[in-house]
Amino acid sequence: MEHDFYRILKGLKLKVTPKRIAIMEIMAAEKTYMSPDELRSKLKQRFKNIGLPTVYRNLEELAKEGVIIKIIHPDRKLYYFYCHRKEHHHHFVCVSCRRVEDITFCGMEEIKKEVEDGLKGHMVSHMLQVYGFCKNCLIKQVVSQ
Amino acid sequence: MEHDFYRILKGLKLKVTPKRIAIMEIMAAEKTYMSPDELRSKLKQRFKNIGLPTVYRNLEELAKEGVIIKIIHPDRKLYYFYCHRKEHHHHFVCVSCRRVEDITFCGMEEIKKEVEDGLKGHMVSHMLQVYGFCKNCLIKQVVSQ
DNA sequence: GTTCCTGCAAATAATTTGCATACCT
DNA sequence: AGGTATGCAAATTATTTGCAGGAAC
Repeated sequence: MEHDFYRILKGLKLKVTPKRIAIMEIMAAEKTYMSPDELRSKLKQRFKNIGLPTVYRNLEELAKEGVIIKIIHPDRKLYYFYCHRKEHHHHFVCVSCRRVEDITFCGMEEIKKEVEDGLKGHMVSHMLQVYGFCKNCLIKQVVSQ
Repeated sequence: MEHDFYRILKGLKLKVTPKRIAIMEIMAAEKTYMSPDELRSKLKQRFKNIGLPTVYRNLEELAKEGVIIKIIHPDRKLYYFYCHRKEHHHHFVCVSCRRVEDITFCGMEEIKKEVEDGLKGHMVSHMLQVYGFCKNCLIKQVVSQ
């Protein structure tokens, strides 16, 4: 497992430091997206002095390389999520616990057609995020009533 | 036209001030989304002293009432856009000139099915934005080559 | 040895807030 | 009159940057 992260970093020509490995470990184990500050809290359990800039810089680096993704959140703060699935897909985000799950369907062919045939433009990319309550939070809601 | 804005503000129980009318006029005439600061620049042509907080407060108020929409942009700054179409739809945003055009197709029924049947969750909302080059910017690209 | 990484302190910049005054109704 | 809107100055806060020392290669 750790060996994987080692190889990923090598492949990206990034130096293999204990903090980078830890960041990838924590991110990969997490099912919810995280803010840099939350990640730092978790890292502090292993490294007493870890600076917030280090966390920001590493997350950004990993996101640039496509190892993790940057979440666009309505509160306009930075959040990141380690994405195991490599094929094109989208995310369902639980508005209660922030758990992220994959959505495989993507109706973008139709939309691309609308843009290129209808608007005579050229579609380059798209961003889709779906919000709601995950299975667990639905159960909790029912139980607490 | 100005009468429309007057009635909209009345309907929202907001006071009708010259600046509010001007903000709505400028927003409605604009085909591209705008930052509070850009809007202020335009407003300065009519009002020599107009504070940025006023612009922020008014845009937020109008967005809360659904008169304009807040754009979620990857740069995490605030942008707003006056939306003429009231039915559910999405936006195609030109990455070159920021012109916004409507997209009517929305494959969300399928995604809702995937969330509710597959993930056993409950879908509440979704956010879709499509990026690319609009017709005009495509032409400019060809011409300038 | 050289280059990249990290921590600290300080800078940045968009957005928000407090408050006194001015304006709508 | 009474409440809301506005301008100004100041506060807030997430994020970024500079730089000196430390770690990886």
